[in-house]
Amino acid sequence: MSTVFEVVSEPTRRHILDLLLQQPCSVGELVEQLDTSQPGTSKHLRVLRGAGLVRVHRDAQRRLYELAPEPLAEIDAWLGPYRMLWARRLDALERHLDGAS
Amino acid sequence: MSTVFEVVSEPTRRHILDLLLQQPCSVGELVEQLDTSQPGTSKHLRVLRGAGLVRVHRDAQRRLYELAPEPLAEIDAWLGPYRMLWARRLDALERHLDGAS
DNA sequence: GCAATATATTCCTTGCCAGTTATATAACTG
DNA sequence: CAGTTATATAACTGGCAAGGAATATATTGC
Repeated sequence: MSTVFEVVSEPTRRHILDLLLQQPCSVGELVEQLDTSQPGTSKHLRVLRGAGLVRVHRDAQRRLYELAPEPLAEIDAWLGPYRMLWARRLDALERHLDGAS
Repeated sequence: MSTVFEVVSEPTRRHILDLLLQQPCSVGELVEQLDTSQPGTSKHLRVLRGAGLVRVHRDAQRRLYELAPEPLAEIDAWLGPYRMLWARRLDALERHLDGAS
């Protein structure tokens, strides 16, 4: 679970990130939308924090989690070479134009 | 292990895909470069095939595996909204130009 | 059909991860 | 300070996935 790939392979964790995409949230707000228990949510948040994907700060008793998307760049970088390939396949036209570029 | 996210979260499987990025390979050729056993490699290939990430065809006793990158588009699509965010953070200049775009 | 090569599959074991329950910690309210 | 709310942590459990060893399947060439 040390790599960002493993961290985001978990559906609930992706869901958490998707929610934080809208706005920072407290743990309670996340639990409401996630149908996971509060401890379960806290543990996922811990993993996300360990990967640098979220950042926390206190707000009274609550803790507000906000998105820190930078580590996702590693996935994006890995995808790079493949992205060209599937684009080439999906766009049949490009094959015809291949010599003209 | 049903989602493409889970499938590519495994480092050896990503390595296999990276190798197939260069050219189609037989199982034996992959085993040489992977420091994994032959059965282990075959099992990873099975998972990759299940996810539609590789395609096989026979060549005598060998089986040639080739890349089928299309399912990776799902990951790319999920990354979409985040990509904008980290680009915005990494490029401080854009903040200044934000009003001018 | 037989030996050899290449690959897949099965069985077994081990370790890890997610979920649950219960409890601890911390901060605010009165 | 006592009670309440919010979150984290610990201990336990179940399941699943990866790895290894042995074996099965399939194809080739003789």
